[in-house]
Amino acid sequence: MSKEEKNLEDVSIWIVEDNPHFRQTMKNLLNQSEGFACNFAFSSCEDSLIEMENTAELPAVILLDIGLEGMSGIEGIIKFKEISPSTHIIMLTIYDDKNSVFEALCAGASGYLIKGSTPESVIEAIKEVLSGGAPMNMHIAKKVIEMFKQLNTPRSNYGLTAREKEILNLLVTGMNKKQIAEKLFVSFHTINTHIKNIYEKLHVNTRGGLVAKAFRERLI
Amino acid sequence: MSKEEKNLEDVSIWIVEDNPHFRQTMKNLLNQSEGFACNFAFSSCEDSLIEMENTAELPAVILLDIGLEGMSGIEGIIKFKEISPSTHIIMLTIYDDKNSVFEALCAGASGYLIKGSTPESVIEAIKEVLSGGAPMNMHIAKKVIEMFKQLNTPRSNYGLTAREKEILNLLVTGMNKKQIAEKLFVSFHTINTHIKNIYEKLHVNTRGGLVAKAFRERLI
DNA sequence: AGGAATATACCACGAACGTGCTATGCAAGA
DNA sequence: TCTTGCATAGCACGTTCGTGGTATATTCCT
Repeated sequence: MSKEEKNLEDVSIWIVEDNPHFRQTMKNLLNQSEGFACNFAFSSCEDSLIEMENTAELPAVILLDIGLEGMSGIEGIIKFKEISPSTHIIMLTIYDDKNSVFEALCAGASGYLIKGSTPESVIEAIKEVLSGGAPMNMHIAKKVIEMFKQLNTPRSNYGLTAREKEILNLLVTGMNKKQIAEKLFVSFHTINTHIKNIYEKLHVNTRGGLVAKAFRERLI
Repeated sequence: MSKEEKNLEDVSIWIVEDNPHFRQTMKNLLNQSEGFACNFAFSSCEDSLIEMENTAELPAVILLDIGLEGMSGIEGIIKFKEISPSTHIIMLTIYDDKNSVFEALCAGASGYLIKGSTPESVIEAIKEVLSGGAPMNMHIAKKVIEMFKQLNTPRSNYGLTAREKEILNLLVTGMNKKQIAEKLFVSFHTINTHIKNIYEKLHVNTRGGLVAKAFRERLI
């Protein structure tokens, strides 16, 4: 098969990228690679979503710029996934931005490529997602892990005692003071006092504020 | 420098692994690699923690089996990090276990190696963590990403309307009904009705239960 | 034109909450 | 020995909550 003779078995790849030069370069690269076909290259999420809603040929992979005008890449991921959940999305970015990585992955991106990657590594990344992997360089992997840790470790405990933590954990189950008192075999007044002290230590004065703070700062 | 002449500038690496054969193989591999020194190889976390508490020469890297008898690798990570926060920990496992990966990374592991990796890839992984990266093969990276998604996408929103979501978001800041009414320029009674409806949709009947559910199921 | 969904608004009342106090017993540490 | 911290317990009182109703206006869909 010559490089110019694309067929239906080729893996369909779309590009969404606002830089015309980079977009064209990518498109050429893909179309010159055996087994891949890029028939659509858009400059915005909006355009590509319109096409997506009106075509029967959904792409297997979308290379998606993260820093687009209008609808951002992050928002785009969610929309694309709504229409075609099985499409793999690989984010493209010039910035090595922690928060963007995090949000993109949470939103459903399969992986991540820094712009300026070699043509070979772009092709390799696409093959990776198609085989169930996730293209990430080791430094991005490191950041992902850091975010994991951040997600699970701040636990500043505000000097709560063991008993107070225990009661806090019962509060977040939705129990009221009387129920907690019965569960712990102590007086209602005791629980009242403990909760009073917890409120003071966490500087809150409503049940909602307390529970929210407990979750946000991972006290539970 | 010959392979047998280790010096103080070598990167100190410990091994914690209960399989004697694998432990010795690893130790030999490291000591034969230029720039690395493995002076300690333990069969349990307990043993290595005792050594760690009594030595001035903390390891730069620990290769830690995840499936140990006694204290598990996951628990071990936490203990090691308490004593020596700057030590990098690379988990070793025969199983490609999603939950273990998750827990290990949350606990502070820098990376992950499947047992049976080639000697070269072990050395490379160590170099990666030392240079600030995170060794993960692409399939594990994929799983990490899946967990990210899982963390952020349950979104069964219980049929909450936009207005109800807005009020829910104010509730989790700790505001009470009156304050929310003032903030949204509507009557107290209106907010009362909305909250009543939210309670019904989420099947809760206390403020604490509501806020907890909102956090747990990421409605906010 | 009719119906469903949504946002708005009001009332009433018992239950629960938040907060100000005081006070005792016990264990650990200075 | 004396202090400090913690868990326990109680009381009072005004505030807020949760829940049972009813009702109107608007918007959207068929």
